[in-house]
Amino acid sequence: MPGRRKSDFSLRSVPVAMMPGERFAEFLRAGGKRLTSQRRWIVEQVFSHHDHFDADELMGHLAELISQRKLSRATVYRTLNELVEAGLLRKMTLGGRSVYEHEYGYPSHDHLYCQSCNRLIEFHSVALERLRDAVAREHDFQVLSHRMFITGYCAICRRAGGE
Amino acid sequence: MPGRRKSDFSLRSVPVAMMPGERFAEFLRAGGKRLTSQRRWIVEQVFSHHDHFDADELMGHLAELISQRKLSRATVYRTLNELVEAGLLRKMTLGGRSVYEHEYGYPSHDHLYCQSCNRLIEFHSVALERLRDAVAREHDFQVLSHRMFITGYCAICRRAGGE
DNA sequence: CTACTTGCAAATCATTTGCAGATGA
DNA sequence: TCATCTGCAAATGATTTGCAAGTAG
Repeated sequence: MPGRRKSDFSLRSVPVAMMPGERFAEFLRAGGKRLTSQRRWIVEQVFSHHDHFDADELMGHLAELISQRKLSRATVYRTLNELVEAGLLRKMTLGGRSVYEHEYGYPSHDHLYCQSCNRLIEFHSVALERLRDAVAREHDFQVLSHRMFITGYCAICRRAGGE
Repeated sequence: MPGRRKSDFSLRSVPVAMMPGERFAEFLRAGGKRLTSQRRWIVEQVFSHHDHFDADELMGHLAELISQRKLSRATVYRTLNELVEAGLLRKMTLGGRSVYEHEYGYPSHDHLYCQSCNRLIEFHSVALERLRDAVAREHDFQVLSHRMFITGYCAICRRAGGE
């Protein structure tokens, strides 16, 4: 049963019917938008590995194309927004800048943020989701999504001493 | 917010040794900073009632002083930062802008955010804190703080139909 | 063809900062 | 006194947008 809706939080891994690139192409087609090489380069880079990144880091990986003037800063920002609209990326704000991560094809999760090394560590907790729903029920609140963010020091930095 | 369980109710107010104003004066003194009338006006306005606000809303309340040029935009921003440093206010980011709320003299809590009316509803859950600590322990992570943010539709907007 | 896209540069927007005059301790 | 403030205006920095030229369908 492919093609799950994005409000499904219950699975450790999410089966997907299409690769991110196809899925994006579909999104564009549906909106009368075009599949350009710029958009293709960006999607390819973004989904080449799973981690958190901001616009600048992404542009760092695309530096070649940018310096050749085949891709511009503006287009990167525009495409990032489209990827979020398309449900392929999730955007969060961390220290003033926007940070993105894969949303499509990955299970939902929350984060531990190490204040020392700035690492984001993912975790998933069914109990947290249950708790969220219980709180929402108590307030007659209809949940669309949630975000749990725990700040502190990660195992590595703790061992590295101090702080 | 009446009508809650005892366990929650007992945490609704936190006894403090000083009023926010005194506490801020203390903070300033300790840092060799001065208690000016501008800082006094801002603290007084900020703690005159408990709610969430951003820099612009605050300046709306201080419009009189600002138009008389006894207080400037820059000073409001500078003082807001000092209040956060002093531990009197907590800052969060919501839709690109900074939103503040009382931290001193107020129990810790998390938020339900209504996407329709933009209201922030506070809640406190001991179970959430326990869960947070359990997750952290599992990752050998030292917790400093956390933030849980649930997005959706509040009771009022749900009743009012649709979006 | 031609409507959607792009690169470029200029524009935003909230927030910050440099400076010279003002002021609290 | 005099180091710390303040208002002002200009500077930031990330992100967005207007526009004329480029290009997918």
